[in-house]
Amino acid sequence: MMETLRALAEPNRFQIVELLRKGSRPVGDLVDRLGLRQPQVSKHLRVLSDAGLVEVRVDAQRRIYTLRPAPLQELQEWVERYRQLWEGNFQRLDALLGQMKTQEKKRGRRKRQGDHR
Amino acid sequence: MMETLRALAEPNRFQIVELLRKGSRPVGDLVDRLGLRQPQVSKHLRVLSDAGLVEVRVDAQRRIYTLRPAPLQELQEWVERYRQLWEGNFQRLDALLGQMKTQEKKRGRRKRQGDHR
DNA sequence: AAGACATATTCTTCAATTGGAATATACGAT
DNA sequence: ATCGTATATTCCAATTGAAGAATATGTCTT
Repeated sequence: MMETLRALAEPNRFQIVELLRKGSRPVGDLVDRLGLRQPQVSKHLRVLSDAGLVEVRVDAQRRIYTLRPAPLQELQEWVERYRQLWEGNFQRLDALLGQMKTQEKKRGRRKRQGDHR
Repeated sequence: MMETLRALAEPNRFQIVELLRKGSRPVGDLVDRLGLRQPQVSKHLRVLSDAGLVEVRVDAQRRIYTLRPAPLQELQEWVERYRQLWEGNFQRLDALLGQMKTQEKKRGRRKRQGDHR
């Protein structure tokens, strides 16, 4: 999940993913459409590949890149858990009350964290 | 969208968002739960705030941070467009065919991109 | 008014990331 | 075998991002 987000958080990689949404493409095609140089595209594809977002199929000298569903589905499921936020009924008070209660322990915890470095 | 992704792509910020999902929290509470130092938490909150992911409510010396639905909803809608990927029927050939056709123009484009820097 | 408390900001490293240039690798065509 | 094409990799420079430490700001309590 974190790796998926980090991969997508770069504009050019995001664009690559967007392009691949419509279908697989060889590197050269992406180079043309992105206006980037070939090595950088390859590097971005490497990152996407490491994150499991794309997979390669070899076709002679061409490498055809394809989106892999899994990470995006995972992202989908993650953000789905936030649905309650915009689906109206959402109370935000519980945490505040909990916070009041934990006030006393704070000093102690903070100390422990001090030796932490 | 890009800003949302960049904000979420940092583990601590991601954690902050996760914590806020259950309800609003003051900074000190986040500090305790994350095991980070207060300034870093404030800085992360700043980034999240700039990305529109959280909003602040002032309560005396406390600042209560709350998740804002909008960016997450946007993310939800974005990833939703990729649903076709894991919903089976997905053809990946069209792009390849398109690619064949554009082959001829490639040299020209590549040249133009050369002066690009 | 003074001190404690909660939070934000600034400044300084330090590590990670990105683009650029050059080069390497591998395949296809001649 | 040689050359052209497609892609990956390496090395370097510049940038960016995050943590740490110190400090500033504002509010509450007494």
